[in-house]
Amino acid sequence: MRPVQDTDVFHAIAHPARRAMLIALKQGERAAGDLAEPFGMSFAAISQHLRVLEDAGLVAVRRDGRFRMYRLDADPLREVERWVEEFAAHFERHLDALGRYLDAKHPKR
Amino acid sequence: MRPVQDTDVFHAIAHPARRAMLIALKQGERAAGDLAEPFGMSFAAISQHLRVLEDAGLVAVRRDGRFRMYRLDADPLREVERWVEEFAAHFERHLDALGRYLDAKHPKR
DNA sequence: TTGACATTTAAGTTTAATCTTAAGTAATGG
DNA sequence: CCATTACTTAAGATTAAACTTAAATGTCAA
Repeated sequence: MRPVQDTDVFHAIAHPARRAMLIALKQGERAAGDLAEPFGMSFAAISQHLRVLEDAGLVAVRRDGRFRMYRLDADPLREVERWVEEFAAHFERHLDALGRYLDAKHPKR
Repeated sequence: MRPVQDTDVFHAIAHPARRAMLIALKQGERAAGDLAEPFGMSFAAISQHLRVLEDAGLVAVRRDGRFRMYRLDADPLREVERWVEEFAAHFERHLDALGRYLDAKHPKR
């Protein structure tokens, strides 16, 4: 059975193994087997994670002989980027003197 | 029982209700009850979501009389921001002529 | 064509997340 | 002190995620 039927990018990146796979794919296309290597996990499990990433639109596959080559499509991460940036104004401005001044003047209620 | 014992910000933002709560908190402190309102969910469930956010360091509580006031701490989102920005170079440059040129010259491997 | 390889899919188990109801706690107002 | 408000915590049910092993699929190479 398919472990998930999700298309949500936030869910897709919630699992560390899936994040690691995306990072690996920044280097370029990789065969499923290569992506599996660093994980102490069955092949099938990896395949299922790849499916979650595919459903979220974060990777695409093509067949190359007996390999399946996965390629990154980072675009759906823009949704995450956009969402996080909505909070940028609320990040602490650790090394920013103006920020400290404003924080002191207008303290955290 | 605590529904989660997680401290992972990626997991914390994976649930749409939790994301909605964070967005609501951008406006400023809110009592737990106010945060619960827009969801067709039991009070207890909301409380549990708030706990996940708290464990991830995304919110802090203080008691104000019989209310519990939750306040946003966006800082842990910087980890997400940082992570996503690692992929910025891979975003499609839809409206960017240079980008299209480079994509054509140096096609998606 | 047969067998090995590189996977995916199916089936089922285990673990974890999410929810509910009910009981517990802490502060306020009468 | 007692009831009410505003929650949290506990307990347990339900659903979903994440694994595993085994079988199926498609390709290559002899």
